[in-house]
Amino acid sequence: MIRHAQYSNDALELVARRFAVLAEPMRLRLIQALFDGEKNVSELVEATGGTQANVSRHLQTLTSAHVLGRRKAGLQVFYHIADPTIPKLCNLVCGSLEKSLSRQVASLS
Amino acid sequence: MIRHAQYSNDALELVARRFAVLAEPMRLRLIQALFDGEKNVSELVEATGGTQANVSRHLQTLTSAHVLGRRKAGLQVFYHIADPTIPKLCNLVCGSLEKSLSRQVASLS
DNA sequence: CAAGTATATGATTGCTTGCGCATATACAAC
DNA sequence: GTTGTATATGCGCAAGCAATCATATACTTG
Repeated sequence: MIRHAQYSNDALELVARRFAVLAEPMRLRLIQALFDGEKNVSELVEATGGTQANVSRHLQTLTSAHVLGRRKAGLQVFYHIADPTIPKLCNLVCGSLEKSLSRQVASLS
Repeated sequence: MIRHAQYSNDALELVARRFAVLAEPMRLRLIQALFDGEKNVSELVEATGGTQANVSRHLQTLTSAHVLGRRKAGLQVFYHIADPTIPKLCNLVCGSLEKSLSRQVASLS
């Protein structure tokens, strides 16, 4: 598209909140741990090295933002990545950062 | 790729900071105002409706994150989008939000 | 029912950050 | 030099949020 869409303040607020959800290392660790399939909370606690309470809180944040989905099975709750754009977003940012960093390294010589 | 890359804590910290830069409505307004080409600070103040001081601060944040670039011309400073992945990121998020919202609307009936 | 396990949540604390005001810097014109 | 304009920045305040501790809820087993 040539002409870019203009978003309202409310829309930009939503976009900002979306980015804010992804702006915490612990939440990115959780997302990363779920790249290869669903895990329950205990597995995520072990994979990320966080406390159970903290992991649970971040999972709630991610779930209410529709980034993750929940599945209860008895005592356990399994989480999975519900939004397919999440991996794409992470890859875009990682690629951009790698480029930026390699430029900085190259500029040292 | 089948196997996903595992990022270190430091790398995830960088990714998180990247997302955090995009997690403010005013900064998104500035980025949006620059979609169709560079503008100086005064033009950005008018386009976003913010104060000069606040706009200047956010421009500094965006510039030091290498999201925007600066060009001085006499008294004025012109800013432009320096990272080509930024529009892609915004489009991805906006598309995802539109889908999510339309599902919520549909679930009301 | 009681006991045990998995997960969620209330309350508190400390840190970060966006905003507004005033002022400082940088540059141009005269 | 002085004055005026464009942009940046130091400071203080208030709001938001992540981390921790303790406790609560939900479910299973016996």
